Amino acid sequence: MNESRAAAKGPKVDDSRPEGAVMSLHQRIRAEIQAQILSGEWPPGRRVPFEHELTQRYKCSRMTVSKALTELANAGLLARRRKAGTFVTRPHSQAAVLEIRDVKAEATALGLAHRFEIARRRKRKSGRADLRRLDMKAGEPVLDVTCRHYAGSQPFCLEERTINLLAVPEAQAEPFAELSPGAWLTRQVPWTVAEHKIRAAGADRATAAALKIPEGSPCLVIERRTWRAEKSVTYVKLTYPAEAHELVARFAPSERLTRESANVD
Amino acid sequence: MNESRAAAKGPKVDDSRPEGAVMSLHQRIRAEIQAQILSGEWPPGRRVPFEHELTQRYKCSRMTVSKALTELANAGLLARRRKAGTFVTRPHSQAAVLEIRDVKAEATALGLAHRFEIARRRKRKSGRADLRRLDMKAGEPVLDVTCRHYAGSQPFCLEERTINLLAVPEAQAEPFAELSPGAWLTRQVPWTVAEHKIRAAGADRATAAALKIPEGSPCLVIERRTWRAEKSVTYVKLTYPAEAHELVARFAPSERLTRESANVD
DNA sequence: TAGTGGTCTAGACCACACT
DNA sequence: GTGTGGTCTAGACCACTAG
Repeated sequence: MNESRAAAKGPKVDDSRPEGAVMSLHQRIRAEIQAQILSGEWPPGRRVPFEHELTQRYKCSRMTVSKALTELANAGLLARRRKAGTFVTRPHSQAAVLEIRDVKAEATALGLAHRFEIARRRKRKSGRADLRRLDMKAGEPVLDVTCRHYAGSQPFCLEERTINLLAVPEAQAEPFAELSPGAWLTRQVPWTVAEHKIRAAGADRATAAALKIPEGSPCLVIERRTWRAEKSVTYVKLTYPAEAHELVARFAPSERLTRESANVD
Repeated sequence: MNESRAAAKGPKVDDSRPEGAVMSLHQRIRAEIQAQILSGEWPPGRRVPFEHELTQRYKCSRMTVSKALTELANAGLLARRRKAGTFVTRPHSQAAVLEIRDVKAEATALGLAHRFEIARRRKRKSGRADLRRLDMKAGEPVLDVTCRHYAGSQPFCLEERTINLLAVPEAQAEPFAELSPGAWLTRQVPWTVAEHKIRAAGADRATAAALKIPEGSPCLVIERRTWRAEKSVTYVKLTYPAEAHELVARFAPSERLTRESANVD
């Protein structure tokens, strides 16, 4: 059933990749097994062939099939148990990859010009509320920055941010003239770990005034806490009027897709 | 460099590894390089040591360091270029892993009893609107199901679903008595690919009535389109009153996190 | 052209879990 | 015990590309 290497596209790999090119053998093995699982021909719980069987089928070494199976196991489609074998897993929940972009990138993606203005900026000592949002002790220096983003002529997003000045002391002197606080921080402190909370909420009075919308009108609220190397960096609340914004997330059982573009119509 | 992390509440980089315990060599290499990047000691653009240098440093074969570097490249932290070397990437956007759970799991996670009722159920032929939501031709059979979920005594979520009966003909006879449509479909059609859109919206009249909330009050709306092997399976719109629900997404530069739990606290 | 990463081999030893 | 996956080696050839 399997002529060796380069030939045979295999069962329609729905890779959504321009996969006309040659595929390495471990990629092909992975794609074929993945296709069996996604199409339902190999249901959850089914044992997939042993490594030594796959080495015979594909006429390759064990390292090669092992690489393919390990990748699928890391992606969550397979579970591997010594002595028992390798099995198709039973999906428990949908894990989707959510691309959270810069506010400026979001606005320009809509074809609208982006600008922002710093509405408020204040250095202070951390208090009660910061203990939850940032992992700080009381009395440590933080910087509050409120920034209003426009897409075209309309307010697009309200960014309310607190920066841990112990983690990012350079922020104290930064005017945020060229770059918005979010973009500046991304440049200043790349590769952070973050937690996002996404919810809907009615605009309170201050938010409604800032975004020029009626009080109580629905908004999408994203709260983000960011750490770098165990140290909390910043907390931010982004508030978008309901019409202004939409998040798109995709699920596919492959880490490869993690970094793909996520554009939708 | 690789010391165990202190217990803290943030998500942090959860490698889900007993760190003091034995770690395989490629895992250790990966963890150490990742730590250099996350701590900022190796900034974006910096070249990491060549494979042959790492083999000397760790006194191992090239395959072992290659495995570690390849994993980090798949995770998006490194970019590898032949002849040039391997470099720390510049993060462009925050990619977060969003765990989309069953409505029942969400309700019980809040400590509330879950029940649901089928409010409406109708078989019909696909029309205009379905062409966007499901990849169907006009006139093909679909099943509309509206389901109201309760958490405790309060309406928790309104599930408005359209099922492609060509993809899932069994749905036609299914009463959805034991399992809600979403849970039933997950069991019936595991391992699908999905796209989610998340937004805030004011409740329209019908939604407001179904959820027993005032018209226009803010709601979190999740729209999901699901495919299996190129074939569209179902479209669903989930509407949650703003107070009822919150999504949590986490980012960390490791595919390992894809399957971690994401608790709503 | 030379040096990098990408892939692959044909072994090997080990830990573990099933019987 | 015994067979599975987990890891690692010490080579090898190739493709690509920066200089």
